[in-house]
Amino acid sequence: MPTKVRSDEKEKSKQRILKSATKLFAQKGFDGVGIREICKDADANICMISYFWGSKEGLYQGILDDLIQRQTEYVKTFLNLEIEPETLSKKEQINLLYTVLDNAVEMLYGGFISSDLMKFLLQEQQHQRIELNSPMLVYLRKLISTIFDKDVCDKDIIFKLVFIMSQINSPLVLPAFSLKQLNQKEFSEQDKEIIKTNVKLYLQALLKQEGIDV
Amino acid sequence: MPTKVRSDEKEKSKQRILKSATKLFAQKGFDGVGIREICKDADANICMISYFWGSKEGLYQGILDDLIQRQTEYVKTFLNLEIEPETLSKKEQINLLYTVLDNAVEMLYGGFISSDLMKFLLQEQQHQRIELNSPMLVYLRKLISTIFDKDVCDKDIIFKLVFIMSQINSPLVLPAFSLKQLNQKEFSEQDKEIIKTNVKLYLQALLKQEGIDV
DNA sequence: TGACATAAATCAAACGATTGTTTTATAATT
DNA sequence: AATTATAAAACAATCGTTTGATTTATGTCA
Repeated sequence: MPTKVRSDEKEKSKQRILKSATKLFAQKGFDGVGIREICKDADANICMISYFWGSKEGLYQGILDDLIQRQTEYVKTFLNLEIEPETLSKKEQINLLYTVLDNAVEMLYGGFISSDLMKFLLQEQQHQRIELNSPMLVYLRKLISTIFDKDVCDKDIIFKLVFIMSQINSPLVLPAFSLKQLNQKEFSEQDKEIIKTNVKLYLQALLKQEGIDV
Repeated sequence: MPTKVRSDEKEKSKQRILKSATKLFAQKGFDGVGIREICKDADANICMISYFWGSKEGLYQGILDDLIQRQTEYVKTFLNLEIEPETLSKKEQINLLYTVLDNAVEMLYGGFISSDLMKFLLQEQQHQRIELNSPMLVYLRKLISTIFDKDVCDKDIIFKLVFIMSQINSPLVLPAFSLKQLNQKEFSEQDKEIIKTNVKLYLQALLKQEGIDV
């Protein structure tokens, strides 16, 4: 049976490794960091990765699992994705869309999911090692297709989803254009508001173009 | 003195390696591909990389040099970045902005620069191994700051630049949301038009918000 | 309570495989 | 014959992983 004090220490060092790994993976990519560097940063022995997760690939999965859990938790707390968009009025649908997107910004920039974690995830998605089909994204797609009265697989809907999500992700994905240029280490409350306002501006333009009242 | 026939063969195999390397770097990242894999794909011996570029890092620079050259060439042919935005009327400034952005789309999706190359570049920029300060981007920033009558280092200008560029890049950077979902291998003429139209829609919304006439 | 046994957590060292690079030898063109 | 392009093999360094030994906290029995 595991002891109490040592078990706490174990958990702490496990979290330290997760944190260091996420940071370094985000900075240099999965293949760009060795486990020695990770463990040095986390002040742990290299064997701990095998001990905890079996392998470096396992650590990778561990990080992903952590993200999925956090996101699920966030959605459960702040959103209700059970609502069928079709049962709402157009105005309600649009307000719901604003709410979901506001929450997406909050999730990414509000500290609920670390920037490192999100950067890592978007990177990995680009390498097609993983597929990003989070419940929130799936719901967004359905919601947008309902509002614009088109099929979810319609080219227009997919592009709209890409354009909208890119506006939310881009300050995170293109740090050379944003954080670095802004001479900041992280995003502020003010930055969050800029992103939220911008998404709304873009959405309103979209709606107006399609002749949908707001 | 170098012979003629063999020299041609040499150049061909050099180009084959560049092409394979670009493709694989874009797919798996710089550290995710070994030179053996690259040379196998390019049907060349591994020593050729040292022979041509000195090292794997040198090959990387070779690819970057290739990009810079292509972009410079494109800009020279299709754009005139010598025009001082301040000397133009507001309407001319805005039309110029549309032209530059249309050309950016054309450059990225029109085959002038391969998608692989651009994906690789955006990736590397994220890893902060390189800085993306192309003449076109620098000019865009100046143009936007002139139109919105703000300093180029203003937070608003930087965010606007990020939001605009992300709309152009995003279908390339988030393939899981676009190409794959569209069941396409590459982007069509129609896709280009969608992207161009979308950028214009967004810009018009931006201008209207700031009370600038169009 | 104090000595011992047990199991878990951590360490340093070494493993074979793979990395980028270099060397040496061969083939081909002028 | 001379030079250049290609091939195969070997190089040291680093990779992720495993091993065996050591430290540490807890439970048990005298």
